[in-house]
Amino acid sequence: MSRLVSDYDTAVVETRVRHYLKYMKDCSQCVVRNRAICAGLQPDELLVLGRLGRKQVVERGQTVAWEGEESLIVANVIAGVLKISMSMSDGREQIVGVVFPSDFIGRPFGKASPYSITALTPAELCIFTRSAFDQFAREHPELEHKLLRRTLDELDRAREWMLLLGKKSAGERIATLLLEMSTRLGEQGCHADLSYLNQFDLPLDRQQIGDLLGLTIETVSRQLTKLKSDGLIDLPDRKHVIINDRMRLSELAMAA
Amino acid sequence: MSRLVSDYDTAVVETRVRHYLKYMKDCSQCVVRNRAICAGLQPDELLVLGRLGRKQVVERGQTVAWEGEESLIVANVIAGVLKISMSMSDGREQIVGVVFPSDFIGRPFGKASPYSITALTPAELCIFTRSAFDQFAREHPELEHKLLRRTLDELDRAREWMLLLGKKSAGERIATLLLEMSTRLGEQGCHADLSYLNQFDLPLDRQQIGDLLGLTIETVSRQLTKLKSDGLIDLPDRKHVIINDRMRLSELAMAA
DNA sequence: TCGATTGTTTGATCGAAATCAAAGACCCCA
DNA sequence: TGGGGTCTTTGATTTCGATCAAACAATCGA
Repeated sequence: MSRLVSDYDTAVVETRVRHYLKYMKDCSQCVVRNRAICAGLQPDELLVLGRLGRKQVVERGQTVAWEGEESLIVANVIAGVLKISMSMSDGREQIVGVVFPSDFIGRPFGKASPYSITALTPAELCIFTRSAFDQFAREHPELEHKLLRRTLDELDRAREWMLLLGKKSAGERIATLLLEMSTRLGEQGCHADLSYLNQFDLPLDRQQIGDLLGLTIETVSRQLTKLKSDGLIDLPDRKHVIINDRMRLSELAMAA
Repeated sequence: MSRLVSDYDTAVVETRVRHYLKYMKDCSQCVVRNRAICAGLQPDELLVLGRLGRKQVVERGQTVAWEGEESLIVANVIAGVLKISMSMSDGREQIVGVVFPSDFIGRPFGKASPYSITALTPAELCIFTRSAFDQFAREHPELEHKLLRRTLDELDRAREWMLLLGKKSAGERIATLLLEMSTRLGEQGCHADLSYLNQFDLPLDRQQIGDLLGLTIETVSRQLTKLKSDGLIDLPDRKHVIINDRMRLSELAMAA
């Protein structure tokens, strides 16, 4: 459907409306419009991409991709936080990534998904079938370039986390996590609003923090309690974190 | 220099020859020609890329990129094995990747290199300045597509390793490493030659194995000795590994 | 508002891998 | 061919985080 079609052609308008309902709402209204990989596409390209995707709300705990299954969909995260996880046959699970609004999820280009993707909070996605997205991406180098940059960043983050998992102590891991969450969540708000930086809600429960840091739930709890009693942070309730001494927390995290 | 320039223009030919000596040898002769990201480029594109790069031999232990420094070069690995590593201010080091011939190294697109790259064996690289490569890549979507696929694969591998570092026991880690090395090194030889699969030389010493697996040198040694005395492998000398029972080794590695 | 369920904290004990220590094997080359 | 250096193995001991266990706090539906 092209923008050149006259707006007063009733049949066409009705078809378009049905499309908008069934498929995507107007991409130009999208809250992650300027940060997601679709940023920078031409209006006509955006319209084509918009018709390939559809918005979907997923509830907390819902899984949108299964480890080992064929990778059928990819998506942009519009709202909410999701985890990327891998597990072993005996049930041990490792969280290998946490994704936020404007991030891209899924495994494009043909392979089975090597991981599961599950919503940690209620979330809203802009979903594409993998085959349709793959094709659109190959035809739009600018989009592939954005995806490449994102993937390179994600790889850097994964490697930073390998350093944490391979070499850091429990205390260092917790400190690193709190700082990482603070900045990742802080990138979400507008630039003027820095309140998230020192105060935020963890989208993960203690078990999930353990699965992300390679620790048990008890060790996570003990280390958080220690940071609290040392005055570096406050924990008004289960999820809420207040960073009192970012300086000392950074020293604890100790990455070079 | 264009292919349209006549070959009998002596001055031009001489210039070109000097280029070939100073810069790259003929890409069409390259041993990783069909596996590296330059595969699939048109002959004229390859000529341009070839003029941007130059071959360089690096000796064992030589570092070609420094963590935290501006990322000045990228390269294709022609021969040899290199490690990608990150470290903390107190000297703790984690190896976050191992690269083999035909792999791409370096951090394209503007950021500082978040890691160091060091040769584990004598190696041969096909080096580009980052700025020249970045520009060439942006002008050649097919190259960026290849790089994207590689980066996605590398991300999958990094996440697989996060599972190892976060959840696996020392024995499982060693078993996983041996199988991984066997397959990665096996991909190097021609497809008919599967001898590498069950018999190969580790390009890492015990300390480096420890830095890759998040273990100490002593634990690595003890676990290797155990696998040997259990008959799953043989260790004729420090570097050489023979896998006797791939089946049981896979069961030990335990990934789902 | 209660009671059940789920998630978290705290305490006691255990164990796998780290650390400390020293002997042994291999390698280079003088 | 032997001696000094490096790397690896083996042994003794310690430690950090895991495991086991139980109390406690928060959440939610009836």
